[in-house]
Amino acid sequence: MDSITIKDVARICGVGVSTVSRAINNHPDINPETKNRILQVIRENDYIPNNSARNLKRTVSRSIVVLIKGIDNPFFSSMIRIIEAETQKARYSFILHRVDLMEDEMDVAMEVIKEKKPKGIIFLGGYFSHSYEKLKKLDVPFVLVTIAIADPKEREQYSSVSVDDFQESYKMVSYLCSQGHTRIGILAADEGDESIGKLRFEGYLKALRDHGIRPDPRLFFHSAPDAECYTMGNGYRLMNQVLASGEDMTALFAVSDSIAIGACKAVFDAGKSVPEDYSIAGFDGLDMAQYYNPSITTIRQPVEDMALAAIRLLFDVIHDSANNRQQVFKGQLIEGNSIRRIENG
Amino acid sequence: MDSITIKDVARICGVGVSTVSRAINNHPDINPETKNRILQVIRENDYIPNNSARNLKRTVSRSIVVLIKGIDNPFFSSMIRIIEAETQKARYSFILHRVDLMEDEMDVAMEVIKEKKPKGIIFLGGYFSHSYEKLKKLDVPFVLVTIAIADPKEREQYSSVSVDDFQESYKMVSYLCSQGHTRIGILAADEGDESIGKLRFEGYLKALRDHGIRPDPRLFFHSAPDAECYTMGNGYRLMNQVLASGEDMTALFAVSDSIAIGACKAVFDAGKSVPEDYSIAGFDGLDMAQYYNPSITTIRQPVEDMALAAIRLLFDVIHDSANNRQQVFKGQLIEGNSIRRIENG
DNA sequence: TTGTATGCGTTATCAG
DNA sequence: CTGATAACGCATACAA
Repeated sequence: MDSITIKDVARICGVGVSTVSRAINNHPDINPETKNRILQVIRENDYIPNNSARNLKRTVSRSIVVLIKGIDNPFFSSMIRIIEAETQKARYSFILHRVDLMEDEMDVAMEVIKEKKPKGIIFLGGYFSHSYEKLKKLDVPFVLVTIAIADPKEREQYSSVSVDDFQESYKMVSYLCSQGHTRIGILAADEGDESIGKLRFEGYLKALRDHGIRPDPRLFFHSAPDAECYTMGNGYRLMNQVLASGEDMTALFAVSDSIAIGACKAVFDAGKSVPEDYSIAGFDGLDMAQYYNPSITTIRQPVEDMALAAIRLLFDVIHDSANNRQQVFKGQLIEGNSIRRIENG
Repeated sequence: MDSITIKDVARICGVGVSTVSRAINNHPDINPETKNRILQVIRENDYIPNNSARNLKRTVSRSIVVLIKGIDNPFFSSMIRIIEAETQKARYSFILHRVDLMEDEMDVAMEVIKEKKPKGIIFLGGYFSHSYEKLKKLDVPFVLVTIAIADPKEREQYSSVSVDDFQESYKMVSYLCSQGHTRIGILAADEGDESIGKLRFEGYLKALRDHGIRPDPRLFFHSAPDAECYTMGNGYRLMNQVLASGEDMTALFAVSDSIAIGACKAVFDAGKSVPEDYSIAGFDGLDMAQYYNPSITTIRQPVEDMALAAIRLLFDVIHDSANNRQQVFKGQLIEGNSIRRIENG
C-alpha cells in the first residue's frame, strides 16, 4: 500500500504540491507547460489521487449520488444508465450507492453526504412515510423518484418524479372493466403497505366502484408481509392462492409486471391459459412484459423520460434551490395479449 | 454542512477524542461506563463519523468491495445478496461498486483500494484478457467470479469461481443432438469476443463435431460488435436474422437465457412456435427462464453456491494469501419446454 | 483507563 | 503563475 502520493509527484516534478493539485483539478491559473509535465509524470508513475483525502478536504465534490433501494429491480436499470450519462455530460461524477431494504434511506443519505459531499442526491425507490424531519436535515438538493410521499403539505420541501400510481391503476382497472370484466381480482402488496402498493390498490377499488362493481374482499390477494412483493416468485405464489381459492373471476390486476408474469406461470402450470381462463394485467412496463408470451398488458411508466427529468430537475434545484417541484408523468396503457375481451359484460 | 465531529462529542462528554474513538470502534480498553455515556451522546446528537477521514487514517478497513460490471445483469442480483449477507455475518462492511462497461475494472479497483482500503475484492463480470501485470499490482486479496482468464499459467496469481463455459455449452449442445437435432444454429456473442462468449461458441463447435455434425457457418448468428450482447433485445434481433435467412434448422443454442427469450419472442411474432418450429436452448439458469412460457431449457449456473464459494474463498485468501485456487462449478441442465425431440434424427 | 499530539493525502489560503 | 502551510476529521502511539 506504499503507493505514490501528491508529494512524491511534486518532488519528482520539482514543483510544489499545490501546483500538482492545480494540474489535477484543472485549475486555470497554471502554466500549461508545467501542467503537461506534471500530467506526464502522473501517468508514468500511475499516480492515483486518494479520494478519501479529497473528500475530506473538499466542501463539495462535483458529484451526484444515486441512492437506490432494491438494486435488483429491473425497473431501475435503464434509469441508472440514463442518469449516469446525463451526469457525466454535465461533467459531474456519478456515485451509485445501494441501500439495503432494511435500512433507512435517510440515514444512509446522511452518511454518504458526510463522506462524499455530493452536490445532489437522487433517491430511487423506497418509502418515505414519516421522514419529514429528516428530510429537512438533508441540506443537499435531492430528487425523489418513484417514491410516494403521502402528505402534499410539504410541497416546497422536496422535488420528485413519479407517475400517479392511483390514477394509473385506475386506468388499468377501468380498462379491464371496459373489456367486459366484472369479477376482477387483485394481486397486491401486503396489507400494511403505505407506499405505491397502497396507491395502486386504491386505484383498483375506485375504478371498480366507478364502474358499478362492488369490490369483493374475497378477490383481494395480498402478499405476505415478509415476502418480497414485486417478484415473479411472489406472483406465482399469489396466483396459486387464487387458483386454490376456487373464487370465480375472469381477470386479475397484478400491481407489477413481475407479479403478473409469476401469475401467468402459475396459470400455465395449472394447465390453464392466459388470457382464455384468466386475463392478467401488470404494471410498470418492463421490457420483460412485452417479451413474455403472451405479452403482458400493462401500464408503462416512461422510465427514460422520468430518469431524464429526475437528473435535470436535480440540476435545477442545485442551481436554484427555490425550484423544488413535483413532476408527475403519465403512464401509457400498453395492450398486450394477456387480456381478453368478454362480450357479455 | 456544519455537522458535529468527534471533537464536539468529546467536548460534550468532557473526555478526550481518543476515548470517543475507542467507544466508536469497540476498543477493549475503555471503561464501559464512559463508553455508554459517549454512545448515548452520540445518539442524541446524531453524530456520524466521517468515513473519508477514517479511510484516510486507517491502513485497512474491515470491508469487502464487490466490483460489478454490468449491474443490470440479473445473474448477479442474487449473488450480491448472498455475498452481502455473508460479509456482514463476518462483521465486515460491504461496499458495492459498479464499474462501467467501458471502464477497465483493474483501474477502478486501484482507485477503490486507495479510497476504501478494503480487506478484499470480488470481481463480478467483465473480461480479463491481458491484465496479468495489473493483477500483480493489486496487493489486495481478490476473487474473480464468472470471469474467464485464458492463460492457466498464472494459477498462483489469482482465485476464481466459475463454471466451465466450454464444457457446459458442450453439454447443452450435445443434449440438443441427443434429442435428434442435426441442424443446430447458434445465437452467439460478437465474433471478436474473447470471453465467455467465445468459450460457449467453442463448446458448441466441439459438441457438433463429436456428434458427427459438421458446423455450418451459415448457422452462426453473431451479435453486432457494438450491441449489448446478453439482452432480450439482441436475441430478438438475432432471431429475426435467422428467420430472414431462410436457413433450415430445427434448433438454436442461445448463449444466454436473455438471448433465448428474445429469440422466442421473435419466433412468436413471426407466427411460429417454440419448440414446434424452433427448439431454443439458453444458458445461465435465470429465474426468468423457468417463468417463461415455454420454460427455457438451459444450463443453470449454481449462483448461490458460487456466491458463497466466492466470499468464502476470499476470506480464505485474506487469512492465508497462499491459498489461491480456482473453483469450477458444474452447471445443471434444466429441461424446460423449449426443446422438442425429433424422432428421425 | 484516559488524554495529547501527530499525521494520513488533499485542497485552499495566502503571500511571493 | 507558484510554493509554503494550515486545515479537513479521525485513529493511534505515547505519555500520564
